[in-house]
Amino acid sequence: MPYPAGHREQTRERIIESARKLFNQRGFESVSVNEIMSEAGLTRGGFYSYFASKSDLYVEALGCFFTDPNWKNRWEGVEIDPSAADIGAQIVQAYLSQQHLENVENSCPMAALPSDVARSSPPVKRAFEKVFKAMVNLLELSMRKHSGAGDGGDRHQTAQAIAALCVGGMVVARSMDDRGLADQLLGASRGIALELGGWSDSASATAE
Amino acid sequence: MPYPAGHREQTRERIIESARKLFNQRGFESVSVNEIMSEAGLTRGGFYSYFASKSDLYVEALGCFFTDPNWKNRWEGVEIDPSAADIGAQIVQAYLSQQHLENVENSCPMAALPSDVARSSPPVKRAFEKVFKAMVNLLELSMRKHSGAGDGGDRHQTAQAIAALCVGGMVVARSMDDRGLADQLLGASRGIALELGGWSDSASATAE
DNA sequence: TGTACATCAGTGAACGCGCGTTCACTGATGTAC
DNA sequence: TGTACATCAGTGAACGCGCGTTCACTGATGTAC
Repeated sequence: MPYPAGHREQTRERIIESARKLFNQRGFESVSVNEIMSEAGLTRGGFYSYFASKSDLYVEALGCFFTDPNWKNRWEGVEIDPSAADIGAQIVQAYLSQQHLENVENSCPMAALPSDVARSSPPVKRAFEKVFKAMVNLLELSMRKHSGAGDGGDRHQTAQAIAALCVGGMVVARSMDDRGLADQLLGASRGIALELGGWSDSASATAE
Repeated sequence: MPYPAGHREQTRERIIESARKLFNQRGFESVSVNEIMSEAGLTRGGFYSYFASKSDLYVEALGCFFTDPNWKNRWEGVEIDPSAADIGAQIVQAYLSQQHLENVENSCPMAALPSDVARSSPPVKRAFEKVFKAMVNLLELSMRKHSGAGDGGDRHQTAQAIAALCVGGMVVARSMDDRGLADQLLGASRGIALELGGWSDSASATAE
């Protein structure tokens, strides 16, 4: 073994990490294999010993807070405790925060890449779906512990709508030129999302 | 005047129309000037006598139902009457319909291109913003006529959240591989959006 | 401990290709007489 | 009405460029003795 054990795995992770950041910022098409490898401290040629194609890498770069345990510390200035009872409220506030609006590099891919994913292959869509399901799941779990939420089998549907509102609010806010309007939209979406989840009381205390 | 009056304007419109469809389906980067011109029945070279650059065309291709009067008939199978009292409910149902999910070509650009727009220049973002504002405005007007909606100055914010939920629900649904899950999400978003606008009663009657 | 070696992670030149854009041109048109 | 002409909408070859991908290679590494 000419190289230390785990060396290859580490390099592979470095390439994925580099791709994730670049894709989040500029999308799939605009980022070249050359850039991804440079950002990872490598040269273009080595890429194809790690991935069969640029598209194959895309699937791997779609990890997020909701599916990847290493993500906990990546939303800077945002503390999320997965075991807390009001995890739902915390997610909504972090997702629709100004930090998340600005921090595109470490953004949730659902907010940074949805239209790219909608045009991609089934494996890419499946990766996206997995992240969305995980988000809905966390929200729903948190709703069970609150009384304000829907009281029947529609709780799951409400959790889906809250997640869609989070993604939609951030995606639209990022597509605006007027920052004031973007912030206003984030606030409005946050308020309604917290209301829908039954987290409105705790919300006013922790609101930024 | 070697050509009939209005000839040039018509050709220009044809190019924009062709670009709109292609951008909606494959995004800004993946569509070439050559394709846009071919779709419009022209050849590549003529493009630059109509637009200064490919980017300049992008701004013009972002029209939608909410800003362009010619859009009324473009959501096939969907009848929207802008003067009806429940226009808000109609918009929500049309926006989050299966027709809109499938009809990417004639989609609202907010649902088809948001991540592309988020990476674009200020003029493009301003065009997006204009469409969003127009949607929010229509929703808010309709809310005024209903009692279920918020009763204070938060009506505007609720309208913003409803619009964000519409865009988010559609964007996420289109990024999924499982069509059943996508439809479920559309239904959930539609239900919550109608509830938020105070249109729930009329909704059950017109639901698909 | 020191040297020779096999391994294989990473290099970088090269490939064909399609892109956005330019520009000298062609040829269909309405107008003048 | 019929012909010559000026206009300009549209053509298509050509430009430099960067892309995804391939491949013969280099050279740093841990191992064997």
